[in-house]
Amino acid sequence: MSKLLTELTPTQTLACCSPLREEPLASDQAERIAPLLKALADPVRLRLLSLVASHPDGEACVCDLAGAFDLSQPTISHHLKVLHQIGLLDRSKRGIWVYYKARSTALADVAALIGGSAPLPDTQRSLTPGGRTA
Amino acid sequence: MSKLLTELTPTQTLACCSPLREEPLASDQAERIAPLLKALADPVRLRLLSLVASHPDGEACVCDLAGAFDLSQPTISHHLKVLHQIGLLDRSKRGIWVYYKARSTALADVAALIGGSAPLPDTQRSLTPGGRTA
DNA sequence: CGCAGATATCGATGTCTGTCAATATAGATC
DNA sequence: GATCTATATTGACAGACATCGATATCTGCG
Repeated sequence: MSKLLTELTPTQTLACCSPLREEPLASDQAERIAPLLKALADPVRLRLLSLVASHPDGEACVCDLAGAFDLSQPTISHHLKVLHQIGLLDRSKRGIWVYYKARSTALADVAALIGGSAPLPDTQRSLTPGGRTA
Repeated sequence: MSKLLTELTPTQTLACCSPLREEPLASDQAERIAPLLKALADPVRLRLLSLVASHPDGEACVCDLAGAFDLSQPTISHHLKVLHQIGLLDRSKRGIWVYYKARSTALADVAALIGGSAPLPDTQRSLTPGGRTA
């Protein structure tokens, strides 16, 4: 997990980009955003995300998710990891169970980038990577 | 709107789906939408789409696009084909040149699916994982 | 401690995808 | 028709990815 702090994560990059149709996307921005869309671009992960996000509190236990698929448990675990690592799902362990929670900010930012409706006001946008300036 | 799912293209499927966090995405819907996101989930295609969409009239000639990349002409042609076939770009040939035009409805539908139209719920707006209150 | 259940990691495998060089097609011009 | 330019298609190949079975890790319980 040794990542340079000076680099923006995919979700952080999103927050600072203009919508696709407003101005040409810079090369490095595209490189950072594409993995986020790639994480979304799988039918299983789309359903997982939707299942989690449409749960009460936007949160669901893995044990509730796995049953909805005809896939092995490691495969579900793998997909959840992908969504978590890219910043689309938060993970919290309580007792035996693991709960994933949809990060609606990230989803809203993706939508804003693609559709350009810009639902987030500027004050809500955090550009500071990891170490912040108080 | 009440066509059979088996007859819908990816972009048509989009138009009839609830946002991800409203209700669980059906399996067949996910299977149809994923390819669309997959088409978007490439840095080169993101930039191509952005370049086209941000052009005047949302339209651009291939000859204007290719120069922006350090890639071979067949590769650019391939990516444009992917975007066209999935329904994100319209194609028209005029004389020697080929123009691609962004289909903004398709992009808007993708955005609606991902972000939904509802406002962001409550507290979950901070991008920084660490600090916060308490 | 030892067991059982929930979830994650590992290693292997078959499939998909981005890229290129070579070539083909189409339109314009001579 | 010959030729030049713009774009598309083909075939090949390396790397990425989804999936699985086996196994490891973690946690609560008796």
